[in-house]
Amino acid sequence: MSDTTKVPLQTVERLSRYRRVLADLQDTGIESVFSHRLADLVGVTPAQLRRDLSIFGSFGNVARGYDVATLHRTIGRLLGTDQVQTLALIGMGNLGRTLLMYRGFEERGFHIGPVFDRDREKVGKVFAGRRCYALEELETVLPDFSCRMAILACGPGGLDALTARLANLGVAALLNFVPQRISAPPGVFVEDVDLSAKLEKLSFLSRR
Amino acid sequence: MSDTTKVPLQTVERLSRYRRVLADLQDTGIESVFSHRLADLVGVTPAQLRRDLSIFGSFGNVARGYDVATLHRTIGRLLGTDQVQTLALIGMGNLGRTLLMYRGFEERGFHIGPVFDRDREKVGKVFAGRRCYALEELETVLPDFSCRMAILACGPGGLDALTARLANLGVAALLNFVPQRISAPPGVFVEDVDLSAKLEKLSFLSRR
DNA sequence: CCTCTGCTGTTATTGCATTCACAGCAGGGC
DNA sequence: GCCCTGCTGTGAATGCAATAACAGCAGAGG
Repeated sequence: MSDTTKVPLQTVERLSRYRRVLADLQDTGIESVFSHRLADLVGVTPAQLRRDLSIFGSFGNVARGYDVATLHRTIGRLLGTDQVQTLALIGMGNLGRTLLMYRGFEERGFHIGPVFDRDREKVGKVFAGRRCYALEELETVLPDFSCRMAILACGPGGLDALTARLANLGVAALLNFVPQRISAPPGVFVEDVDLSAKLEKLSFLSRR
Repeated sequence: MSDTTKVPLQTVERLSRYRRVLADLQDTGIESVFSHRLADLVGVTPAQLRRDLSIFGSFGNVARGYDVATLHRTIGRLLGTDQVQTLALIGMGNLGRTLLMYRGFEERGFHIGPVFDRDREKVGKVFAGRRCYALEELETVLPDFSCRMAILACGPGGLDALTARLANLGVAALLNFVPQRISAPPGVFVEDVDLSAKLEKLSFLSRR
């Protein structure tokens, strides 16, 4: 069953893909699906799909396969996206503003609450209906939103101090766009997004 | 040595990180570095760093460690970023325009050449100095730029047909922002960027 | 009621990536 | 010249994830 930290990391990543496909199936009115079909739509092997799910329990039925609605809801609960989560966004540059306008987050249960910037010029301005706070206000503003996660879309200056302050305020997960290694405080999870690195990987692979 | 497909995928991803740290070291005037120090800066174990490099050859010196400039240049050659590569960008929405303005790509040797959009309203407009072409012009415009890679920042409609056309024009690698499985033509490499999935992963991990 | 089908959940096996451990050696100290 | 230090490169061992294989069973068909 869903015992503690015994879940493979890559299984977690695949859960998102399962959930997305299940949502599509649900929209098209399909009520149940076999592992073969679902795995095919997601792009994994049936064995892997069944193995991934079996880590958390037995959801399938020999005769009908998996109930689409139930499995969709179950994975949502596992991921913690069954209720809306509020994120803090640090950095209102091009990237930050684009993320703020991205509708995909809301669709998946992620709501961007308070936004911050270091630049005095941006503080006080309104972006997509949100007033931009100064970084100094972090301690006074953030508790009102009870954010468990934050997006880092700011410059590289003083990153370690910033992450330490966020950790102190109860932020346990960071989506990091800054191309720099973060020394995360214990208990804080970091996911890096490095587009240049992805391009370099593609460059390497496509060159042989 | 740099034999064919015997390179672990995750080693390729780490090469980018090595290169970035080496660039920083070079900027600060450091000429040589030991595996311990370099690994520490990158955030991996010394053994892993040495193992990764040993796949491609012997670059270190027992007494001085690794020559920063040489190793930086060497990794650049391995990744294929020692010369500028031109990318095509499909989709001029919020995301596409942000990517176009992102300076990090140019710094790493990636130049965005032609940009396209399906929307008639965007065609002909100029974004960051580039005139936006219609998707129908792909076959006539793309050959002038000889792009080996493309960025997909468009909507999900007709993706498979689009990738097939790109493959026909010699595009061998795709950076895909569309949250949908791509059935890549043989020989075409795809890297997916799925921010919602990353958030869901963080949600799962931080909820434990 | 019995057999036959084919799907799930799970165990066994394989493969891959990381870590460990050390041979071998270049240079420094004396 | 000779020993000593501590680093690199790499074979061996370990750990983790993907694949293969199968036990068990719910339902269909007769």
